[in-house]
Amino acid sequence: MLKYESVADDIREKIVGGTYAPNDQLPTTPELCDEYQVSKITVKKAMDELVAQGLIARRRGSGTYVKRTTVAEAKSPAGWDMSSQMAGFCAEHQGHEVTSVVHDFSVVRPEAGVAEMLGMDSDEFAYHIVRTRLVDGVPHVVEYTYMPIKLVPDLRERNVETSIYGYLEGELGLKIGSAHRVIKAVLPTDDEATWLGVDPSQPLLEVKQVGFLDDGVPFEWSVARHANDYEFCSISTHN
Amino acid sequence: MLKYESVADDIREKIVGGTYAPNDQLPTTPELCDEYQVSKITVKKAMDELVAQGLIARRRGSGTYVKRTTVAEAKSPAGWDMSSQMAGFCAEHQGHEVTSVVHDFSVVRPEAGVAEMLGMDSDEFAYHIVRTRLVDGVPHVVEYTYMPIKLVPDLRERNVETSIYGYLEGELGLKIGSAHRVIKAVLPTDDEATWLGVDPSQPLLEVKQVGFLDDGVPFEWSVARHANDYEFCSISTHN
DNA sequence: TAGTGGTCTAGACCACCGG
DNA sequence: CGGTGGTCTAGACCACTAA
Repeated sequence: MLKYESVADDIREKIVGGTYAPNDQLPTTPELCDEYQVSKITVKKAMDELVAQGLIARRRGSGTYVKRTTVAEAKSPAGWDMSSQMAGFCAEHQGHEVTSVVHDFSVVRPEAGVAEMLGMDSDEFAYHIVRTRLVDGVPHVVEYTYMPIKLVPDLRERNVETSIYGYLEGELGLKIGSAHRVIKAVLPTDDEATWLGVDPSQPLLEVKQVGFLDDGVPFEWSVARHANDYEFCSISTHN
Repeated sequence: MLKYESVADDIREKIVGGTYAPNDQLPTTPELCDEYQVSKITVKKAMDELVAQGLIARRRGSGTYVKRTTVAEAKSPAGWDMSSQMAGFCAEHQGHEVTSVVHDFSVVRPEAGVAEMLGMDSDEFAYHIVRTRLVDGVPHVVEYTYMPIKLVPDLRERNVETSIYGYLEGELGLKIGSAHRVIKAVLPTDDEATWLGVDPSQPLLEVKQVGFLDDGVPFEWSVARHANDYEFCSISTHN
C-alpha cells in the first residue's frame, strides 16, 4: 500500500471515528510528517485525497479543518464513492442480486452522433443493448448501450444478462479509466414505464455517459434512465 | 501564474487546437520537462489537471494519450467547467442578464434536518429565501435557500434580488470552498409550475446542495429545481 | 513576525508495458 | 531489457493569515 493512501486512510478513520471532530483544526503539516514519518509532499497528497472526498478544507496561512459534514455522508455510502460510480451498476449494489431483462441485443451501425462520440467510422458496427436492470428482483433502471465490436469482439447474451463491465475487466483484461456524464430529468416512454413498473407520469433521472478505457479510447455510449427516486451524488471543490 | 498551470494551459490549447490529435500519444515526461524547462513533478501536476478535466489518459509503462472526446466538450463549455459550477448561477450565465423574483425572504428557525446539515443549534436563526431565477427574462430555476444569520449578519433584499454569492465574496470577503450535491428528478409543485411557466407534468432536475466556505464551515443549504431541460455535467476518473 | 500551507526542484527508486 | 509514468524524499522558497 502506498504511503499517502495509508496516511489518508488513517486520518479519514480518525475523522469518522470522532478523534478529529467537525470544525477541529487538524495537526499541522510538520506535525503529521513527524507522526507518520513521511515527507511534507506525501502528507499534502494524502490531504488532497481527503479534500476531494469532501472531508476537510485547507486555508493557506491558517490551517486544515474538518468540514462540518453529516456523519452519514462522511462514512461515504455508495452514492458518494467515486470509484463505485466508475465501476458500474453491479458494483454500486454489492451484496444484492443484480439481474437483467434483455429487450434487445443486436449489432448495428449506430447513428452519426453516437458514432462520433465513440470515435467510430460511419460504416463500423457496434453492439446495441437495451436492458432493464433489477436489484433483488425490483426493476431500477433501463439502459441503452452502444459498444464498438472492434473493442469487444465476442460479447454474448450471457455477458449482457449479468455484467458487461465484469466481462470487459475480467475476461478481456480491459481497464476502465473514466466517464463523461450528462444528467437530466425526463419522463419515461410507454415501454420504460412498463419495464420499470412505474406510472408514466413519474419522472426518471437520465444519465447519458461516454465510458473510456484507461488509454483514453471510448468503449461505450450509454443512456441510463433511473426510477425509484435514484439520487446522483457529486462533490465540487475550488482549485 | 503558476508553472504547472501554464504548462497545463499550453497543452490544453494544443489539444483543442489540434496540434495533438485525439488518440495521439503526448510527448513523454522527460520531453515535456525539456520543452517547458520544468521538473518532472511539475509536468505531472499539469497532467493531473488535464486528467481531471477529461482531456487525457495515462498508462504507466506506456504513455499519455489524448482522449477521443468530441471537440465541443473539449472546449469546456459552461456545463463542463467545474469552477463555474462552484461559483453560482450568475457565473454560469455570464454575458446574460440574471434577475430574480423573490417569493419569500424571512428569518426562521430551520427544521432539524437542515439545521444539522448546517451545523446549527436548534434555536439558531437562518435566512429563508425562495426565489425564481431568470436568464434574459426567461425563468430557469426555483431556489429554496437557508443560510445561518451568524455567518451573514446583514443580508438585504437587494442582495437577494441579484447575487447572494456576489455579496458573500465581494462585500463580506468570504470565500466559497466546496459543495456537496444530491441530484434527482422531480415533478414541479403547482407553485413551481406557475413560477417557471411550465406544464405541471414536465419533470424538473432537483439539485440539493450544501455549500461550504474555504474553512469547511457550511454556509448554505439549498434546493434548486431546474426547468428547460437543464443538464448537469460530471467527469469521473479512476484513481 | 512566526507559522501555516503551496510550489518547485533534483534525484532516487519502483511498477508496469512493450519489443 | 529500455522506457514509461508513479511515488517519495529533503530542502529551498513563496503567499498568506493571524496575533
